[in-house]
Amino acid sequence: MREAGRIGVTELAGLTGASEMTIRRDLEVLADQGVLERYRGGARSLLLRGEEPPFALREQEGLDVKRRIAAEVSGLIADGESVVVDSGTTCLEVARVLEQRRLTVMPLSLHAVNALAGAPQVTLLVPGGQPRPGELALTGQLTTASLAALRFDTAVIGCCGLTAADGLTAYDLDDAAVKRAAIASARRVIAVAAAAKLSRTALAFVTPVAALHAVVTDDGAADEETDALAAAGVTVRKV
Amino acid sequence: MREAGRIGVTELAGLTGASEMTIRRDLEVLADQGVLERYRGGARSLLLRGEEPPFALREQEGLDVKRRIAAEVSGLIADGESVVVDSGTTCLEVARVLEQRRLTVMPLSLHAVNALAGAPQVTLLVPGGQPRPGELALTGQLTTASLAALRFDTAVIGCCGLTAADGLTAYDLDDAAVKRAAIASARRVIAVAAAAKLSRTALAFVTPVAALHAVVTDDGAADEETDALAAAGVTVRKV
DNA sequence: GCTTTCGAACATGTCAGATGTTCGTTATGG
DNA sequence: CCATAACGAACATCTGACATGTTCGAAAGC
Repeated sequence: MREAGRIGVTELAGLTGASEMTIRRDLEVLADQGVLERYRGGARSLLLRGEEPPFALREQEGLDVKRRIAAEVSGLIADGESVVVDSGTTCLEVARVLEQRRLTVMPLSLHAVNALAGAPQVTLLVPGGQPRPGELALTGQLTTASLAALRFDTAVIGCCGLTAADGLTAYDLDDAAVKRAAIASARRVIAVAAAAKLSRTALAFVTPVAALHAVVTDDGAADEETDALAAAGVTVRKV
Repeated sequence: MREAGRIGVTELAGLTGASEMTIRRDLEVLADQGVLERYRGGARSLLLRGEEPPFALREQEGLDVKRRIAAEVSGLIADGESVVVDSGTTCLEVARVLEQRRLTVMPLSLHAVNALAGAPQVTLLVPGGQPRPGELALTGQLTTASLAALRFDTAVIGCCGLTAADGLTAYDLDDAAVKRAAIASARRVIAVAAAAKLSRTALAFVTPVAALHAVVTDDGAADEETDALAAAGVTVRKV
């Protein structure tokens, strides 16, 4: 459906090998999530350009790349550090890796909070805030106030776009404010960004590239993008 | 084991009808939770007097009573109100009932946060803080600061002990501080307490009974206890 | 050294969730 | 207005995860 924009139930059943009833049931779930719209005989995508697909979909996508990035980030962090971990699916993988470490961690989404809630070695700090539906990213005055009250060794920040020219950008204005607060409260800032993010710019400006200390991306990143980042004084790691 | 303090594996197998292997496995889980200590041939309880059993056990106990109390509390709250809901198993049931309501809710434990995270009609406010292991009650400066920044219509407060003479008391000092902050931020305070709590006094003093507006308990509560509360000016409901 | 307990490994049972099938109902195009 | 295809409720079936039982070699305690 992502390729064609719309697709029929019978067609989907043929492609997947599942029965039409199962296709209908799955489409109903996705329609409830707001991903697509049903019409008689098929469904059409509701994802506009510039809009994020829902969390449940993004979480599965490129999981191996995210895990590699997360492992690299973990290697940049020393035992005993205090770390603030941003919202988003890549940062969720970072949180999952940090579960095994002896650290003080403040995650900025409830997904990551739950991932770390049982970790015996982690001192978990929960920020206040209003969780955005689906994403469960914590936002608002309570979140920025929680961040302003603390100082971290390292901030791990996700993004929707990252270029040398436009800096680090996000889709959501509230998220952007939280990211800024997290960056302001940390001595060192590590940005994580799958290769696709490096050629994009999203709506909300967060910070210029100069404020970042390191960027971890994957080996699919174009050299021209990473060279431009390096020229701005950022350490770039491709994994 | 609660009666005898210690018990043998063979004895437990005979009492329950389960195999010894199952008994061993279950005892291992409880030992990991810190409830008991294994020795060759049996196990002895590690629950000291005055100490709380772990969350997973308390959650199952008297579930029907807690649900009745929770339903009654929900009836005392009007649509559109802002409510702060305390930690603890009884308050978790309150949160589960409020999931269906149109309200602004700040839960004081991560269990309740998760219960409300998917509720479409609820405006969810997460307080900052450090979750206590198991309980996942949020505590500390961040929690009291989050509460101090807001004013609620109603606070639903749980307790470990509640008597007219000693007031509302809790086992944990940090919890007590959070409860006080919640009470200070609410116009109206509803205490929930299963009958057994009404004859008890725990370590940490929270507030005198006079600061409460209503107490919801169950029909197992002794009249002398509830009469004493009513004499202090509190509305008492037995369900 | 003997008996009892332990726990790893495998076999079995059980339950919830996903999937498939059937069939009466409903929407849409001609 | 009807014929046809799509729909979705109800039921049957499948499947995988988890709890339980069994066996047997190893370890602990007397």
